[in-house]
Amino acid sequence: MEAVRSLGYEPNEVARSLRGGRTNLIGVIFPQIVNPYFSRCVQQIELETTRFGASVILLTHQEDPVKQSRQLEVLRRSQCDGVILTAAPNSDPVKLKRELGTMPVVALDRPIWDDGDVVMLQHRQAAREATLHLLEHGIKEIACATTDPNIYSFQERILGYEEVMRQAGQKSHVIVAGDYGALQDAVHASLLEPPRLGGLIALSNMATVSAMLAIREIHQIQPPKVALIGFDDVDLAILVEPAITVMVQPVDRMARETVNLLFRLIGSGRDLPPQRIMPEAELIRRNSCGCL
Amino acid sequence: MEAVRSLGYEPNEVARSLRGGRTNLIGVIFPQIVNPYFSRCVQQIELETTRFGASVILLTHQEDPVKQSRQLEVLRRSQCDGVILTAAPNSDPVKLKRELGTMPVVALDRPIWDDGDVVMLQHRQAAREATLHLLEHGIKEIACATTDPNIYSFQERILGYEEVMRQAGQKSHVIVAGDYGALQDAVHASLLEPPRLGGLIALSNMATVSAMLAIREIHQIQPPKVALIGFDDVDLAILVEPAITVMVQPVDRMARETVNLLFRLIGSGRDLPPQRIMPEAELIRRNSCGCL
DNA sequence: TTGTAAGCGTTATCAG
DNA sequence: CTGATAACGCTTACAA
Repeated sequence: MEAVRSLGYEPNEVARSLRGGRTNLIGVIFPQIVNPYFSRCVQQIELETTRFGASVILLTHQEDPVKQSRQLEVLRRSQCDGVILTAAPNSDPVKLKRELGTMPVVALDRPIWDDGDVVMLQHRQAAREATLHLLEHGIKEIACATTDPNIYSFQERILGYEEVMRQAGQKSHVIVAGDYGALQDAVHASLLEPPRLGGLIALSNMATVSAMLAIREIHQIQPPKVALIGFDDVDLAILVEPAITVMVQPVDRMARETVNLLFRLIGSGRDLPPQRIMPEAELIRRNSCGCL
Repeated sequence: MEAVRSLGYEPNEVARSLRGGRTNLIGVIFPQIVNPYFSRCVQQIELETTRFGASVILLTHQEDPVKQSRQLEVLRRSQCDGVILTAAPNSDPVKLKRELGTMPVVALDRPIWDDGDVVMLQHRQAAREATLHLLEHGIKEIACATTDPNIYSFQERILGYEEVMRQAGQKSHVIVAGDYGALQDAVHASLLEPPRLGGLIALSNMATVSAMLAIREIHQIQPPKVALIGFDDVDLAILVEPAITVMVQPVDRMARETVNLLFRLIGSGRDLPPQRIMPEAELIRRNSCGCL
């Protein structure tokens, strides 16, 4: 130990990994990280991973399954100990399973295959709750807005919304558009068409911003307010006027649980029964729904 | 090659790294990533790194130099090919140089030592420009607000602000508070004390939010408006009323240049003359400064 | 207790 | 041009 100190020796983790068959690296594949929902996930994953003496290799697939495939190959070849994956839409579960090889995986926010380990919100229930809340405000004509309807979480939320609307004997109206700006325009258009919408549920933080902007534009033409409930709290929710009512996910807790679950799999030879950790969203009542 | 395909052989990167002395891993150490400025940086770094066939190990030190030291140790032992570092405040340059060992490094947003490679905004000039802009609006009593004054970029911005104020024969007033909420309170208090402030420069995106909130509170008591210029554009800047005038950095370009510079160092045995890439900020004129 | 040897999967080198 | 061999730095197992 004295020699270690005096010579400044440091173990070579690469050689250790080759010999020991363990790299202490986990791969984290996300759609992107600029979205505050994802960056918070990544932040918590990084903090929690450190507690296991491991490091994070961060990759983003930009919702592209082809890129995702290449990235899984990188992780396989790097002998990653495990993977946290928020899969791209239209991923083939069978192909994914093959591409993961022997690496244990935990899905986050979106499931990968039916009986896999996953940590995600009760998306459908969250949308149900949001829709119900607007109905309870006496609003009947409610639309929901989302960017990419190929994404599991949004699909589920749409289903939850439609379900409640059906039960209430109301017609559903799903507004879909590829990106940020297009969604704003689409919402704008819907607000001008009959039936005159009284409420809007934005199914993601991106959609919430678009919806906010569209409502604001319209508001200068048609004074009667449109109630809004957003998804995924963002800083701006309390900054805008009116403050936005949102369904929030316990993001930090979910991210940490994901890491813990993954390391349990890594430790225990992966013969554990699959876990599905599905917390509920919380409705944060602010002004935009008409509560305050 | 036929055997490769039929047996499903895949090269083991760990063995390759051990043999070849190159891991195709770069370490990225940031203060955090929840801040949209940093998450955008990380996103671009990830995308650009892929183009060099390498991957990113992401670490965050939370502005703690002790954590940063541990993380550099991790990177050294992992035989990382290079490091991108936004150093924690109060980092000892000599110690840092030692801790980097043989790994080439490029500093981002904050320099590490005097003659090192660095990509960062012309912080001081940006603050000068913001201050000058408010003065040109005829505003004389201008304060600036920041969270952590130990951080290089904020220090520089304060200096730029003070410089212009001095030249204009005005007294400087720097509002400092540890965090988000405390800063909001501090700004709030300053707005109520004499001299009656006419303008405020928030030196970061966090500070911008705090300042916005404080101004809004005050505005209900003291109608005369306070002009605001923020730093680092955020989505919310256009969403709030009034839309916030900001100094924006060419974040994406800076992040990409950082990666390119690093791989030039990695490729060329590190005998290149140190580069300092220092772009200027751009003033985006919106409502909050009184322009529109 | 201390020391030696084998092997992890590559790649570069050197003989055949 | 093909094929065997050594070395990268570590850990583990076994021998002295």
